[in-house]
Amino acid sequence: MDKCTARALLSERNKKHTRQRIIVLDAIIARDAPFSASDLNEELCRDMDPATIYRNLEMLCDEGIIRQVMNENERQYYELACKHNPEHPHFYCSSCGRIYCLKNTKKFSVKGEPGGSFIVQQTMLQFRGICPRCR
Amino acid sequence: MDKCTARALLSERNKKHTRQRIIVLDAIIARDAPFSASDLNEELCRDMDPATIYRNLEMLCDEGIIRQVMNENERQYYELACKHNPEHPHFYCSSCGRIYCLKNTKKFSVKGEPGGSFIVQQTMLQFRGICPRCR
DNA sequence: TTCCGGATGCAATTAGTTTGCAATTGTAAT
DNA sequence: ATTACAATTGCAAACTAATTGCATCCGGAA
Repeated sequence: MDKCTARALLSERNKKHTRQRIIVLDAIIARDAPFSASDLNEELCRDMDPATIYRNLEMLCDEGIIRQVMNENERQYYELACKHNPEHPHFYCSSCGRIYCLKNTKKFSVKGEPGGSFIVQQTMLQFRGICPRCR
Repeated sequence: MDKCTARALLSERNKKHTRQRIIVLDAIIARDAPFSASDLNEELCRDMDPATIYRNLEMLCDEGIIRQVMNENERQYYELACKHNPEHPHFYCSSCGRIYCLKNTKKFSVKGEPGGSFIVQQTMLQFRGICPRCR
């Protein structure tokens, strides 16, 4: 149950350990909910240039250290994609904008069920991959 | 199996039948795959101002005439949300960018299965609605 | 035909992101 | 340590898709 560290994640991919990268990754590891580029930008703009944040975010995605989880509010949201955080469904509240990770779906109820916690208005199932024409 | 018409969809919501709206809705009804705002803009920019297209797209979404189906490529994709087009999963090809509607999932196979047509690399299940704190 | 509120076009603006480039920095080889 | 080089960064400029304000226009009810 060892936690992933910024340095370990970078070493595994042979990526340079720059001051900025460690800060970005530490900030991501510390979060417990999906975040957008501008969330991160807001948090870290005193420590580095926006361009550095965006460039590192792209690199982390390309390397599979983070993954894109959903897009709401015209923002792309990301989360850490390490072995301790397998893929799972998400819930976006269209009232407050909070995003919830549904890691244990047994405890979530759906619309209409008595005692249901989340009111589900829209369900989206989608896939990414390679289509027959491109294979 | 009567097809939805632009005029009928607008009348049901007591929305004015302007020349621009009819053009926008006809273009949407004619499409057989999800489209983005810029797809529509590209197609219709000779007929009306971009602002009009974006404003109508927002209205159509608010009225439930179209729905947001996925976001890829930094673009929000929409589709007609009438009674002849119930919600269904989608497939995004990360190679060519095509979006497929999976209306009959029986005929789609998954990764690793012999004869499978689509290679699924990522599966995303997400919900929109109201969370417990906002109820 | 008149009238009114909603819809449109135009032009300007915004905000979030991206790019080019010179300076800096991490890392491996010397 | 020192050197060397490619990767990374900061800065400033540019980009671009989308949005806004406002004056004008138009659909539809009376």
